[in-house]
Amino acid sequence: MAARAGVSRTTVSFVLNDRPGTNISPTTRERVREAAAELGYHPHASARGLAGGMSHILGFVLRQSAEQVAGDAALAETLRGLAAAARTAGFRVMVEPLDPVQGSYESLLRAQHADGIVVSGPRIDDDGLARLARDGFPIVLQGSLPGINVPSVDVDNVSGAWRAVEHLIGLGLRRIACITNAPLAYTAAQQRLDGYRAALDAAGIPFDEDLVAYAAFDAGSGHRVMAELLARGPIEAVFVASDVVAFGAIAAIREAGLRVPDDISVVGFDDIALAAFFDPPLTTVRLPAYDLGVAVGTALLDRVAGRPVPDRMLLPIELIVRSSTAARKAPANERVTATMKEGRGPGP
Amino acid sequence: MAARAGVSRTTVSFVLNDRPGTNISPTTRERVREAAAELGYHPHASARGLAGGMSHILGFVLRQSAEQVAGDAALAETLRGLAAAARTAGFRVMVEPLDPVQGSYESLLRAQHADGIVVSGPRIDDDGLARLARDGFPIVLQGSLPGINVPSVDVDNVSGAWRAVEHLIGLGLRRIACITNAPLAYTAAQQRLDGYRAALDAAGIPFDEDLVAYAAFDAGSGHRVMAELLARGPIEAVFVASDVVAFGAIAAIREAGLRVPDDISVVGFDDIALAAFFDPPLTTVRLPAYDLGVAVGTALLDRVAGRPVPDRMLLPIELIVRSSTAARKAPANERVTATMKEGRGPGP
DNA sequence: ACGCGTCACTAACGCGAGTTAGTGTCCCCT
DNA sequence: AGGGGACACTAACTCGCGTTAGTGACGCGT
Repeated sequence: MAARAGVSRTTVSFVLNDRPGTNISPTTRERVREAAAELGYHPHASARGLAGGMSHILGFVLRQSAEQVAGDAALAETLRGLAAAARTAGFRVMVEPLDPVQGSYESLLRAQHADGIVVSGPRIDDDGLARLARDGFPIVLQGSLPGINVPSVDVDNVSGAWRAVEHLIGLGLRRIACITNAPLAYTAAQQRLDGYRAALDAAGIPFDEDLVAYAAFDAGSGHRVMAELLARGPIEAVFVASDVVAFGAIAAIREAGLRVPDDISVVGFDDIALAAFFDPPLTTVRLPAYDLGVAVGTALLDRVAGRPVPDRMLLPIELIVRSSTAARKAPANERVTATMKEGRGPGP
Repeated sequence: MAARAGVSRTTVSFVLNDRPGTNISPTTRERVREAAAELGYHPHASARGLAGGMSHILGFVLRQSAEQVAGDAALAETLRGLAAAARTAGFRVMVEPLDPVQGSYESLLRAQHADGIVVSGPRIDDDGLARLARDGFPIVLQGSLPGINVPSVDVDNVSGAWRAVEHLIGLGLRRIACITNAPLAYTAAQQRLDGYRAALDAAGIPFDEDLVAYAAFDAGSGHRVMAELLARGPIEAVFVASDVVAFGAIAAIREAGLRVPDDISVVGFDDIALAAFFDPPLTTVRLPAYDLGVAVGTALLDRVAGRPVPDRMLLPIELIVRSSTAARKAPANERVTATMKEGRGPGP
């Protein structure tokens, strides 16, 4: 203990923690700082936690399946953002993947291992979560989960999808299909479908159930489902609620002897790193993964500190126009009036 | 405290920690267990850490740049593996991304926040690491870093690359180019290049400097560099030390009016989720990311517990043969004798 | 019947900080 | 000069658990 630097314990604690309301002479303050640096003093984390009643740790609970974690490129970015936000407040991040469904993460909070947790990809059938929320633990959801009284932060899936489809409509396209990124039990999938539908409504285009198909996270499902859509009838464009799924869909389009975007325009969702290098470069909706992490982290820190936190926060989403979408090939007797030109995507 | 369950503190500690050498009657043992469950007793993590001198936390330090983290799909998987290994020993994982180079992670260990750390993507110019290692803290490297006395776990990049190139040679191909996944300052890039060279040597094919090009993590660099290679002269195959880079390379090949694998065979590295859905499905080397996490976690736990740990552990790597490689189109007067047929990749 | 030993458990200390209450010193005001 | 108060600091308690030393009860052997 750095007490041997001339002063004693309490003073050290006051100085190093910048305790407000206490007056310590600048001389002593300096002396303590110097001694701490010289001795390489690092307050023992567990001792701090025990005495202060705070672990200074934020938990990051991954509620999605192993396959989803593997396929979700955004997760690492979100984690980075969360850690960055945590660090500004002197917190660190502990990760808790729920490999088998069994592993309860309740102890994370109940043992006060973490002062609060971010739950990523929350599921409705999570009674542990409900219990923790009821007991007043600081929790923030990353994603959406209706019917639970916990603040949540999410990207604006609805308006993201809306803008994507609006873009297609602006290009003069009318028969626009939709491929979801996952079963509708996943709220993000439902929301993106809602956005698709809202955009159609706004443009006065009737919703056609036959133009909707349901994929499941991976490119394989996108491939299969796109083939089905093509078999049902001709379409001019497709909004695919996931770049990875879109990758499979594009393959199916190509195999059907059609070309993107000449015959069918495609808009994706997520803007994964490879999207700019697809053939053709994919027009997509950028999901601000890092910012999402920062936002959810900031919200949780506020919650932990007892500051008010909005019930729901939606992060804006950006449409990145590349080359997988193009104006409708107008028959000679009609002219495309839409001259909409949005965004600017970094090309390869 | 569950002492009000009939017995007293020490007994509870003994029972819940399964302390060996102590004899507690099954009756009492049962009673304690029951009371703990009923009261929802969770030992306070910080208190345990303070009293026991162990935080039961493993640190996962990300030493790579933000761009690398974003582009590295394997990271999340490795983290999952690490967390799984940690859990079996009652440990949790704390993540420490080094966003700006500044942030020192030394305090993670020095403040005994973590009992040991895994350093992913270690850099040579890391004097903090050297200091920690010198001071005897439990550290395991995930990756390779010559010239430092710390145990390390890595995938077998050399033999992975070797097998990939061997596969190409077995198909009768001779003019085989190589595109690295990164500058050679990255040990993995150097190792994969070494494997490429070793395979050529073993087959008696002379190494040609002109057939090697250096990419930098992303598909864009792969595209650019492949175009350069094609401009230098005709090639029959290319080993690209990263699937993402290979994605760009394939685009360049296509733009040059050539076809994969008819004109040029391509082998990648990593087996990212999308590899099976490339056009054509990519033959590649699978990097066992999850297993890597488990291995590195197990090694660190051994190190923390004082058990002996091998200086270096290499995880075997598997070649996944899909459709981006094909036997050489033999002129009529010669026959391909190689009938090698390895692996079986899950196709779309 | 006494002593020794195991069994089953408890009392009390210590981990390393934060924190409250308290102590001494110096200065300023009247 | 004496008293009040800010100033600068310290002694001692606390957090919740692990752990060592110690206590009483009971059984067995001679």
